[in-house]
Formats: sequence, structure tokens, C-alpha cells
Amino acid sequence: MNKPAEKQTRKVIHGPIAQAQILDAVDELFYMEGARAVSVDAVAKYAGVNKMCIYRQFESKDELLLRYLERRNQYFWENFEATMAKHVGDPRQQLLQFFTDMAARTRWPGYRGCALVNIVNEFPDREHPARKLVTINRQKLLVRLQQVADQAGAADSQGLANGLALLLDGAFISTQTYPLNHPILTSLVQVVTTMVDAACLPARQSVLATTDAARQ
Amino acid sequence: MNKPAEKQTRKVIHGPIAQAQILDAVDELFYMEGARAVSVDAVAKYAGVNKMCIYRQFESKDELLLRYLERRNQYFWENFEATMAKHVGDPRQQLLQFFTDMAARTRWPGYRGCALVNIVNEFPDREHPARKLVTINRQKLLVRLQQVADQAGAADSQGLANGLALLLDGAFISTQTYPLNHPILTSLVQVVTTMVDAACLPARQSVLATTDAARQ
DNA sequence: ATAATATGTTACCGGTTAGTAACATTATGC
DNA sequence: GCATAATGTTACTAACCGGTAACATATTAT
Repeated sequence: MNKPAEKQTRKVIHGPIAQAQILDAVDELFYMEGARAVSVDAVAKYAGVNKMCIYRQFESKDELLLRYLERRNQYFWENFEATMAKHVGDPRQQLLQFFTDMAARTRWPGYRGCALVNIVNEFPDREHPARKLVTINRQKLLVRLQQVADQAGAADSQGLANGLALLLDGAFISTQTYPLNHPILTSLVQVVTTMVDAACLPARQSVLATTDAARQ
Repeated sequence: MNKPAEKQTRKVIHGPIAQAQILDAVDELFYMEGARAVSVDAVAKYAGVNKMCIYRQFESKDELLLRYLERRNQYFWENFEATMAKHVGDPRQQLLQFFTDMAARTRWPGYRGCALVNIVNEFPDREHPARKLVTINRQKLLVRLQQVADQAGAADSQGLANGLALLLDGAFISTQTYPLNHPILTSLVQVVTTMVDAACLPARQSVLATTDAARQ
């Protein structure tokens, strides 16, 4: 009827909503194609907004990258704590479940490994904020793993945590270095079991032995 | 004396020599900064040749990438076989040495992980020739590891090979996800020892038992 | 209603990229 | 010595990049 009607195609997206759409787009695109490979124009198109809209909500592409990593870091810990919650009071099962859940995630369609790991290879400079965020994530992971390893009665809990952390990053990257659905991942939980039991069973046995001895 | 003398600054570099210089430059630059991040101009400058010289020796930047990966794949197997040669007839020591040597290499200045692994993250398309080359490398690695695991008397040699392969890629990537000289790598050989012994000792013991039984 | 603010849209900037055309210079084969 | 081929050098193209200016339109507060 009125003349604005024909121009109604122009939809106004409010700031906060635009932010959410942009961050969702970044979450998908940066993960699937790599942060450097994705242009700001591509983000705008995928988010359904104009490029200027992005630059009114965010300082730069670098800020988008950090927001992306912060969200992925959050996912990481949500997954971690969700796994831990499955076996409260059973640290051995917590460790095993951590890798079981991880292996299950690798079979999701479009899985491309750990977002944090992938970003590391895209930014060679260790001083880049993105790299520092990843380092903080992994340092915290080591601490948490060692806590659980301690609870599981590991003789050398730090050694076990280190081994598990090595294996975790190996599992992440192996989903990319080997073909899709390659059987290598099927050995993951078995290896973890071996490592955990080798680290804990002797200690537990000696603990039991000590307990038995004390009983007598 | 003669007038060409003042223009002698122009050095003619013959094709084959230029090729070598270019491939050397690529080997260094692609590894240190990533293949996508390095421009052809940068390669030319580093190699000390003109950009046109590159395009007269090679089809495209993609060919440079493949040449780079072929060389890196060659390094990989040279390292592997050099390690194996250190303990001919002692497969258990061969496996341990493989990770000992790898860990030593991570402490080289400018170490930036496995070149083949790094390229994987830069090219999301699994059908890219670079990705296929990496996959072939890792498939062959699995076969070789299983051969040695078999010789070492592993009950489940494929499982052991899988575990070691996971751990190897984990060690590679962990040199980048953790800070420089982080102690996590110090646990590598210990973990490998645990895995190898857990896979081989029971088998060897049962073999010995069988042998003993046969003797009686 | 109207002024102030937020958003949509387009066109652009300066820089970089992979790759090439064209011509000057040098080396090589005979 | 001379013709042919290989190399050096410059300048260029067309596309893409991150980021911005400027103005049109829509929303909101008063």
C-alpha cells in the first residue's frame, strides 16, 4: 500500500541480536574453514548481516577470533565437567569416560578436531593472544587431570596427567591426519585404560595390602 | 673495464640451482610460517631469486606445497629408519628410541611440530593432494609400527601401533599447545614404555610359559 | 511530530595476493 | 661470431582482503 512497503525487504537487526548471529556464524565458519581462511565478508553473508554491522559490533577480525576461542574454551570445559559429573566419586571411571565421550564426539558429522588446537597451527607467533588462550586452557587441563589422577590413586599423578594430555591432543589431531572413521580412534580408550591402571593399580594394591596388613 | 662490468650485479642462476634454492626457501618458510601465510614473493626474496624464476621452474604455489611435503615426508622416513637402525634386532628398544629421538627433536630451536600435521590444519579439504600425502604417510607409519610391535611380541600389535601413533601425533601437537620446553614432553618415553610393556610383557611371559611347558 | 540515535547500503581505500606479459640481458651451441 | 635459448627485471592484471566514509532509512525518546 504505502511506499515503504516495497522496501520492507530491509530488515533492521538490533545490535545484541546481530552480535549473536555474528558470533554463531564465526563459531561455525572459523571452525570449519580456519580463522585466516574466512573473510569478514563471508562471516557477514553467513550471519545474514551487512559487513558494516560487524564492525559496529566488534573492533576487528581479531576480536572475533578471540570471542570465538573464548566460546570454544567454554564448550571444552562444559564437556569436561559434564563427563566428570557422570561418575562422581569414581575418578578412574571419570578418566575413562573423558576419552570415551571425546571419541564419540569425533564421529559427529563435520568434526574437525579441537578448535583450540587448530588455531595454534594458524598462528605461529606464540605471543599471539589466541595462542595464550590455548596455553591457559591446556595448563588448566593438566591441573584438572592431575586432580582426578590423584583421586584415582595414581602413584605419579603428574606423569599420568601428562600422558593423558598427550594422548588427548593426539586423538584430536589424529582425526585429521587419518581418514574419516579410521579405526585408530577405537584403540583410544583401551590405551587410556592401560595407562590409568598401570599408574593406579600398583598403588591401589599396595594401599589394599597396607590396609589388609593394618587389619591383621 | 668493459661496460657490462658495471652491470655484473645481475647474477644468472641456472634452472636446477634455482630450483634447489627455491625448494630450500620453501622448506624453511612453509614450515616456520605456514604454507598459506607465505607469499610467493616472500619465497622469491628468501631464495634470492626473482619471482618469475619461480614460475619458470614450477607450475604454481600448489606445486611448491607438494614438493615441500614430499621432502618433509622424506625427512620423516629418514628419521624413522635411522632410529630403527640404532637397535637392529631389538624391537622394544626401537620403539622406545623412536620416541626418545622425537622428543629430542622437539627441543631444536625453531621446532614447530610435524610439518605434515601442520599442513593438515591449513587445508580443511580432505581431498586436497596435500591431505592425501599426509594420510599416506600416516597409514604407512601404522604399518611399520605394527611390524615392530609384532617383532616385539605384542599380543595386540595393531592396538599397540594405534596407541603409539596417537601418542606420536599428540607429542607433535603438544609442542605447540603447551609453552616452550614444557615438562609434558618429559613423560612421553615413560608413557611409551608403559604401553609397550603392557602390550608385550604378558605375551612374552605366556610365550615363555608355553616354552617352559613344552620343555617339560 | 520531531530530534536523536541506530541500523542498512553502497562505494570505496590502500594493501596484498597469485600469476603473467614483455622486454633487456646473459649464456650456450654451432 | 652469431643465432637460439635461458634468465633477469619491471610492470602489470584481476581478484581479494580488512577496514571505513558517507549517506539513506528505520527506530526510539521526548
